[in-house]
Amino acid sequence: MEAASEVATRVGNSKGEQTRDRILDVAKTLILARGYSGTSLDDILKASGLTKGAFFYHFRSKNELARALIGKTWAEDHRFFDDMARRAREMSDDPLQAALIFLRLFEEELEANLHSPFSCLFASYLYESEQFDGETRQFLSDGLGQWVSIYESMFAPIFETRQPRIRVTARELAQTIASVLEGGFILSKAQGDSGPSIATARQFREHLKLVFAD
Amino acid sequence: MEAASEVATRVGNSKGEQTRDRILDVAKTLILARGYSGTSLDDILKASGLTKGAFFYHFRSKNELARALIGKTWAEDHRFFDDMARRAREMSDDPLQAALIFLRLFEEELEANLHSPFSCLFASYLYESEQFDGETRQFLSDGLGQWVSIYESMFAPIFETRQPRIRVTARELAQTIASVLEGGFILSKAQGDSGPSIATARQFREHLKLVFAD
DNA sequence: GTCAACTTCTACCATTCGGTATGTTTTGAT
DNA sequence: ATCAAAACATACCGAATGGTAGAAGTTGAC
Repeated sequence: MEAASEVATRVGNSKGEQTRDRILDVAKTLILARGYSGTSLDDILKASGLTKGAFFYHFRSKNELARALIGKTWAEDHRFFDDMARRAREMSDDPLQAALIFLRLFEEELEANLHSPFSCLFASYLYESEQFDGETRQFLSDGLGQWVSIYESMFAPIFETRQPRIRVTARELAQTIASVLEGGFILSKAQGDSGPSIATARQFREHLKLVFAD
Repeated sequence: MEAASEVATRVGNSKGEQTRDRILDVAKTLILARGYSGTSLDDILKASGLTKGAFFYHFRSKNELARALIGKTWAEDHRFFDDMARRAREMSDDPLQAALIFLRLFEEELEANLHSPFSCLFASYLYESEQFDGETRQFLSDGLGQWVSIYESMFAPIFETRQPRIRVTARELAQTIASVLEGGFILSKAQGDSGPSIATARQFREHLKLVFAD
């Protein structure tokens, strides 16, 4: 509410779009703490100070909210990733160094957001995937798959100039960093502390160094 | 039902205990696919061919079912782990080799259970933790924490005879393997394939080798 | 066979759920 | 100022939810 007015969002910043975003934001917070099925519409509306009329004006059903939310989250995370990857590439032309810098930037973000929920909406959805329609379920598979592919395209160039000390592919490295981050969130959630997320991310960075050490 | 009669369970194999276990088993399967809130009592009873009367005779509430289920799961997983760790230690006196063998045994289990759900009930609960009472929530924190400690005690002896090539503690290694497994489950769930779980587990084993390579 | 404890079923309840119908307010272009 | 579209509120609905009460069936010891 306070910062939203300053930001010149691309398309449509009308009153309606604002409350739609508000619903999505509130829903995300609640869902990450209570799960999708565990979050009722009344919960969302009570937390956002709205009513049923407002909700069903912006969303056809609760399931459509779920779809919109995972889509928005994916887009946001993607922008976040692209920005960091770009910054990393600007700092070094060497693919290995760029990847290491990227990982370091990621750690810094984890360290900065000490109070964040440390959650992944994809993981949240996947652990109750039968709640969603086919379209959303497909998006879950594709979305995480694309994440792995994105990491893969970050690691692949390294193999052109160096050879790993162990038998490993760029895709396997990509799967591992994705797993490490997902798992780190879970450990941090359990412990109520960002420590595990940071420690495991750093651990993977060291792993990457070891794999491609001279 | 078929195998249960052969197994001489420790305490109480009366009719009541059997249906209680049945409820727990059915509930676990459903919860891992639909989430806790997304699984109604009627779902569980329909799938197990029982009725409300039977359920509330064995459990005081749905929340108590959740508590009993996570407790039972923890005990089962713990036995599973202990058995594999013991087998690994029998194969080698060297702590590093024993750990590597353990990890390999784990991979073999993943490869064998190609059709299993690849899920962790702890992770499932944690992504809707607000649904549970304080006692269960505490168990979630402690349970995962203990897992990390168990892995830590497996890695700690390695440090007595070798020194790592990177700056890392036994606890950090423990957190990393826990994260890798948790994250691997999520990737496998998304992809509907055990591949990621296996690949990332193998990756950690290679990591351990690299860290303590001569 | 009897009886008491154990185990399960049936019928019901209050509340909450997602969703609808319709009314009221707000907005912005003219 | 006017008016239509956009945005939101109110009141309600049928179904599903977790849970309760008490009857009915089962079991095994005596």
